Amino acid sequence: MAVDAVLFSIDKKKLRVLLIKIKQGQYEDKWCVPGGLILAEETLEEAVKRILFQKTNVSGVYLEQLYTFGDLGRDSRSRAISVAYFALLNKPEGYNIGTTPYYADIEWKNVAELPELAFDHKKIIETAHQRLKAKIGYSNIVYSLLPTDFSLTQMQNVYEIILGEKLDKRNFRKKILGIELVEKSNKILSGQAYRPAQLYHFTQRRLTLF
Amino acid sequence: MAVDAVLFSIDKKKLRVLLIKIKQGQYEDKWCVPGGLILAEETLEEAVKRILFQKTNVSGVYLEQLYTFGDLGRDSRSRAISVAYFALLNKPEGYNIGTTPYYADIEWKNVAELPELAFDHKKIIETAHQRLKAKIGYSNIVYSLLPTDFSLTQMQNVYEIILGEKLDKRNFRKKILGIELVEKSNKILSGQAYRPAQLYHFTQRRLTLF
DNA sequence: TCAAAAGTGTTTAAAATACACCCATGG
DNA sequence: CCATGGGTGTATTTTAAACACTTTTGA
Repeated sequence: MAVDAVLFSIDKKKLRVLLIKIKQGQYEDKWCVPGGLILAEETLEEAVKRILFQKTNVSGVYLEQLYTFGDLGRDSRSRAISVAYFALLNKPEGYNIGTTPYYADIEWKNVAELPELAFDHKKIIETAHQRLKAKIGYSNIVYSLLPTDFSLTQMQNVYEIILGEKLDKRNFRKKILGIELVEKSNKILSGQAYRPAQLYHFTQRRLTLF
Repeated sequence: MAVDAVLFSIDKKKLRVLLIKIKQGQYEDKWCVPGGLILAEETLEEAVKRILFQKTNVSGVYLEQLYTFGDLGRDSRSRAISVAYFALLNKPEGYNIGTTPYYADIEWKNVAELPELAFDHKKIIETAHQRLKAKIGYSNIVYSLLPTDFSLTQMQNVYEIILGEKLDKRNFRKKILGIELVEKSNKILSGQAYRPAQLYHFTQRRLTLF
């Protein structure tokens, strides 16, 4: 009985997922999402948090249960039932995860160009991406992919990257401001070679549906 | 590692859930949804189907994974992680489930007036009801709660019972017929003391989103 | 002065909502 | 002929979609 965590972030204009390269055994050199066995005295969510922290040194992410995968043969070594979670992180530009000796490698991979994955992890990542796509349409979930203060253009970029399509700037702003999901910060993003942007922040920094 | 099945049906104008009364032990005389342990060589869905059939003699229902419950102490006898499914059945009027010697009782209970439930099964049933409420809004899932041929009034009743509110007849029909979810059968429901209804059937009798 | 992103409104189409009366049948 | 549920249309409001130019800044 295991948990797996699909940790997404956005970097260099792409949706990224944190993957680990398996060091040895039958799945050697294949990639997978971080996962591990559930201990007797921890909840599912505690297990995911512990494993994410132990394996990737990441904590404080948005977490949501995704789906439980229990097909026979998903891990050819033994019967494995896994509760998959998806997680979101506002990864600072250029922030990298330290490698651990237990894995051959650990990297943020572009979700649109996944390497060869072990187990059914391709399916798990796709399911997570689908859920994310759907959920940005009726919740403020993107707060967890943005810094506290952000411009509406940055926010629109997050939407466009997740959805994989361009959105109309005026309609996007009308919608977002109409929902009263965000409010103006008193900060302004300057220092670029063009007009400074008004910054906003979420009125709620926890999952809220609309 | 277990599965639980929240089996809904509609009878006597109420949303019903199939519950089992526990015969002995700490939870004696409390009610719960049918559930049981997953065998080593079966998938989650196979486990649910087997358990539903063994415990309630029901088969051929709509099945969908709901959520995995794994909190500590949800079963005070031991650590229990359970993958909950929700299931839908078109229960013929007056159709009853035979009792089994393993349980004190088995009954279709009104979801709005649940008896005292063991474990976290109240929460599981509420989660399932929520999912059902949401899903009738963007899928043809109600096909599994209706006979092959049905009148639009019958269908509207199913919606109203699940949502717990009255809907406007003209708007309901406009919407349903506009989606092209159903088509006219060549049957007509007569034999009642009023105008016979045109019957319809679903164009797809499998889950379809819109 | 130019390059680059910020910012802003109106028109049109589509979808959702509100609302009330006549119809067909069996008893 | 009456009680019962079956069946139908229009007007209004709300929401979504399409669409282009001016502004501000740093270099």
